[in-house]
Amino acid sequence: MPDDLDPTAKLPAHRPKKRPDAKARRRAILDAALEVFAEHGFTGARMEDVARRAGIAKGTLYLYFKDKTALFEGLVHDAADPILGKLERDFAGFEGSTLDFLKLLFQHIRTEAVASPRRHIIRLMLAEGERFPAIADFYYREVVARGLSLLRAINARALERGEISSDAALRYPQLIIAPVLIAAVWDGLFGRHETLDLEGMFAAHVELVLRGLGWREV
Amino acid sequence: MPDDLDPTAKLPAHRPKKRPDAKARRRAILDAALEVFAEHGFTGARMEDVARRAGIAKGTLYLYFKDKTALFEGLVHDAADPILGKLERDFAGFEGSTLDFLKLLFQHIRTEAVASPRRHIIRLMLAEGERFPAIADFYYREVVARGLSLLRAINARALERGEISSDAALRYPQLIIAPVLIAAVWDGLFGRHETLDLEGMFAAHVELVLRGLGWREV
Amino acid sequence: MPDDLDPTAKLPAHRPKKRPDAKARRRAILDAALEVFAEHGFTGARMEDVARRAGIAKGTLYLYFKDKTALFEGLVHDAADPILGKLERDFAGFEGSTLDFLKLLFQHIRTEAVASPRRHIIRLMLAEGERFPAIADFYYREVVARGLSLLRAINARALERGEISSDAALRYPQLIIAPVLIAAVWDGLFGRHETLDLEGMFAAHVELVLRGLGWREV
Amino acid sequence: MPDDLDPTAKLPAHRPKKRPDAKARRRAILDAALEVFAEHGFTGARMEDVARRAGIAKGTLYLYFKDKTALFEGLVHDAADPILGKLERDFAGFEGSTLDFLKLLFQHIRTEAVASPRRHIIRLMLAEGERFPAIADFYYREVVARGLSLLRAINARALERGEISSDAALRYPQLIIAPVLIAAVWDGLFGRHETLDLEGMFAAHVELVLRGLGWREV
DNA sequence: AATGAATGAGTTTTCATTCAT
DNA sequence: CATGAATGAAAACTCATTCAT
Repeated sequence: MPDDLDPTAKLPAHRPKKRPDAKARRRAILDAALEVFAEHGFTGARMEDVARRAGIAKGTLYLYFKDKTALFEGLVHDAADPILGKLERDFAGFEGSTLDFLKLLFQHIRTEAVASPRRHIIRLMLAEGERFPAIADFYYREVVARGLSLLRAINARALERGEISSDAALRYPQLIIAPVLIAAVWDGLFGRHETLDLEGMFAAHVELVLRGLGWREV
Repeated sequence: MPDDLDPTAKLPAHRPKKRPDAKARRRAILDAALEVFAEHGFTGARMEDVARRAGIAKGTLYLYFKDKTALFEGLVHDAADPILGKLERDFAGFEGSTLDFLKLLFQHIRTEAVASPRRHIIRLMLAEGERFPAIADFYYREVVARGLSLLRAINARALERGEISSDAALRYPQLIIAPVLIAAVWDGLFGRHETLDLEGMFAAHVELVLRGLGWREV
Repeated sequence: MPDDLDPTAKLPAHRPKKRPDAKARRRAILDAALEVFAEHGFTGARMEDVARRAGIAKGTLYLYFKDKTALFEGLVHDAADPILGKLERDFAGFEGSTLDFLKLLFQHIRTEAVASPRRHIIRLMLAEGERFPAIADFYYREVVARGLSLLRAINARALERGEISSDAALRYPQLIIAPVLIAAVWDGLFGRHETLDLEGMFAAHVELVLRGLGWREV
Repeated sequence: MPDDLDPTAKLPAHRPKKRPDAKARRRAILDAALEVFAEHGFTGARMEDVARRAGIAKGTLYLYFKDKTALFEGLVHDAADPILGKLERDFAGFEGSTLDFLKLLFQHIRTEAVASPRRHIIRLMLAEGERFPAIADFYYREVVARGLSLLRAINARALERGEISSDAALRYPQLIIAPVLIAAVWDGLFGRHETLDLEGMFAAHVELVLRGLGWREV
């Protein structure tokens, strides 16, 4: 075939060469942005750094996100979705005890959120959310409200089943989730001084909470 | 602004006049800085705004703090001390039950930290701590480590006295303090959508925790 | 957009299909460019806007004009020709009085230049001419010099015929054309505050000028 | 005097040394801005160039004018005032003939506006005014309306005195001023090709206009 | 020929910090 | 000590132009 002999000739049709594909590029930008925002906070992050880390030119960034704020929003949007969906589905079809489900819940949270780069999203929300009402609203709707609903549902079913006797977690589901915030920020802030065994802490938490709610094997 | 003009102040007949009082001015600067940093974060805060709010000229700021970072450090330093000192002293001389002390503890935290402008210090640590290791270190030493020690001491004494049977809070005192994080950020982030009754939540938390730890009236 | 799809067009049975017609496309670009340059000036005009208004892609622009400057030059070139050609021909064959010709002249200028989108060309020359010597030169050659020649010719013939007695307009034909400048910019600048009746002004001008030149019916 | 012997001592009170004085600095900025805007138009002008030419730092510019637009406005504001004041006062107290006053008028305009750097203000208004309604409004109020009023007053008095018989200039005072626009832009645009004797043109204009208005020595 | 995604130089504007008064 | 005008480095964002498809 003559094509093969001419180095300037177009590559065979299916070459995977150049053409990073908008979807993949968007991902690359968001991954880069997460790193940079996590390292420097919103105001401290430099768009040029995001671009460089995504392997693109500064101007290209603005083809995908209209400005720095939109980039931050995109970050939260894209990260929020997958976290809860699985848990909600799991809970709906779960046959075992509430103890077992809580163990599953915290294991999932630990591996998928708290011990992944996603933990920075949580930190960014805590840190900067107050200055980005639109993002806080979105986060409330997509993550917080759904998360609290799930926790309430867990608690309600446990009460129904007679597994527990207290409705404290129905009234304040925030108490169940609180250690997750600690887990998300501890290492970055104080890991140098004292490590925190997330697995151990969550296990102790589940026990403490269930016993505190009046746990009784059914 | 010059407090020596206050006619109600008790001053020796005629003092040298004018004495802006370095101590008071430092306070004014730190108060202003807390507001501004809380509103805009470290990078977003403008020194000029801090100066204006403190009622002084921009240049004067630099007579009290060598630069922006030093100002931030001063902020955390000054806010950290008073919160824990009282609690430590209270605990040392406390005669009542652990239940009563925990109630006291969370009430103090609520009024002095979580529902005061100081709550922003917590948020600032979350936001900027990773970028200011020196401040994070200081905060760990002066607040976190001391706080966790106190919580461990509480738990140890309760075990000793036979009030509780679990050492979970000795191993993970973070579990006791976790809801404070939620409390510090909730209103600013999600208050628009759902209010959170801090007093109620902390009460439920104390009950939940103690019962979870095997509480038994002694 | 593809004019060969127009069913009313008279075309030989089946032509090769698709033929966006470079000539028409060039026109579309120039029309779009006039709008955009008029609105934002040379530096302020965005090539993308020109492309969008011309209904083509940004890159296509560069197939027709090598760069922004060439586009501006093309604009002035194409707009300059038709204005004067007709007047020169009219004058050559004009049988009536100088009064009548001047009336004709200003009517033509009014409808074809001053009250048409072309008036922006004049404004653009004023605005950018000093920065684009090549365009100013072209404009001088194709419009200004020809225009002044025509005015001098008019004046010379009127003197010859004994219609007027002064050679002022021979020496300073700019005086004849000056109100056109005012007419071209007035509405855009001050139309909000005071309208200017162009027809009336030009009529008054012709009268004033002729009388000033010593007009006498022949 | 001891001061004289210590080189570090403050200089004698009246030293003209350092301290450019806000008023003078504002002037320097506006002078620089006029040059730069004249050379490059509004959009094409670079703030850095203005600063450099004014002999100050880029940031200092923004202490005097909040942004580029404000700088342009300042330019027009400051240049507009002095042009007309003198003429209005001169006219009020003028005893001679209208012919003499018009000669005076155009001489003043020529030396003070058209043959001075201020001519660029006129060009900038013609060129960019349409994009700066606020400035165009100001210019209309402070220059155009006042100028047209003056021209009308001149014409009215001449009619009253029986010096002229036409009210054309009362209805269209723009006709009187039109050559000034040509004069303001000619040299920059076409000076290379053809010089324009402003003094001669204005003299011819005054004659032409007065004769055109029915001039008759009184 | 036509497209439009990508580039990166270039521009405005901000703000921590200094320093002459 | 106090001031605030001046500085200039730094950052967000734009847009003419190119070039792979």
